[in-house]
Amino acid sequence: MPSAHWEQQLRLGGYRITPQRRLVLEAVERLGHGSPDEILSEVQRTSAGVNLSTIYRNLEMLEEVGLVTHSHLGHGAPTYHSVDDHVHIHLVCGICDDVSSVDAVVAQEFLEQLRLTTGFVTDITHIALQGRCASCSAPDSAVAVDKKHADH
Amino acid sequence: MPSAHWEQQLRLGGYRITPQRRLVLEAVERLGHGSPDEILSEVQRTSAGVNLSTIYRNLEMLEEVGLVTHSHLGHGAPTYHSVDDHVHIHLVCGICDDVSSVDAVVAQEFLEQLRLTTGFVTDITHIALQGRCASCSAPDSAVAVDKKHADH
DNA sequence: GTATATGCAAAGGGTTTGCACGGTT
DNA sequence: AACCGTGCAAACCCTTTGCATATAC
Repeated sequence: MPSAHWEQQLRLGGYRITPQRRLVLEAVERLGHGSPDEILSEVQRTSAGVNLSTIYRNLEMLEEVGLVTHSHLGHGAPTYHSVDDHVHIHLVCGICDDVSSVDAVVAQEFLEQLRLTTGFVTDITHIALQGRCASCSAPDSAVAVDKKHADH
Repeated sequence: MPSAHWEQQLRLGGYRITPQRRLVLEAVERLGHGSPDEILSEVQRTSAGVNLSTIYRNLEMLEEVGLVTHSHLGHGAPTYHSVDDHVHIHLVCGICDDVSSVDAVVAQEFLEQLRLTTGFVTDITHIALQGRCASCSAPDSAVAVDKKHADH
């Protein structure tokens, strides 16, 4: 069930309340993280007729009214999450493709410093760092290779 | 002219020396930052016959042997740069689309802290932060709107 | 009733791949 | 001479768009 006042937020933005919009919002909240495609699948579990383009249009709209955000986790599709989640930054492992989250406060001091020196105001909800997760940076982790395709 | 030992680095990786590879490397170094497409244009200024797929294949290869890196600056195409550039992180303005760079040392302490608490080893060369640049976060900057398309 | 949302299908970027030819070793 | 790299064209994934129909208001 979407956060309490979602309908109001849509109306304030001049948008209508539709079943699809409710479904997209629910899917995002249920998934935690999800690409447009994954969100479609989630939505279709209960409503098979919904179209991918509707997902895209509504994610864009929901982001505009402030109910979801997205960040780019690397090559592929972006990831959407609902705004009432704890604000977090993404850690994307380049070896095993794992994505983990850490509370954004760990970056706060750094970003404040950055703002003072450069004037750049970072959108903390968009941060994704590439690197190697704990298991994959361990001296010789067999896990690393297994989790992904062994080639490459 | 590519960094001194590039030919060696290719050979060590089991790759051959070709004119195209030299051209791609030169283009990346000349451009500083560039998407595959921009790199193609740069290459074609001197060699019109080179194909986009060759650019992709060679960027991937050059990255594998450690001569270039790339980072994702948002929605579109990734950006490549040569590794002997100063290591820097990208600041991408979501309003005016400007991309600026700051020396990566500003993030070092933060990333070290992150490593200690989570075990995640960040690839510092891949960092791109989304946000608002100095001019666009100024109270009411007219610049911001002008630099981009006014719609949206 | 009117304007907005939706579904569908086609088009659009960016990237990858299969294949025959040409170049490097 | 053998194999790798290239150009070309087709295929692919993700996203956007045009249009007629359906729906919220």
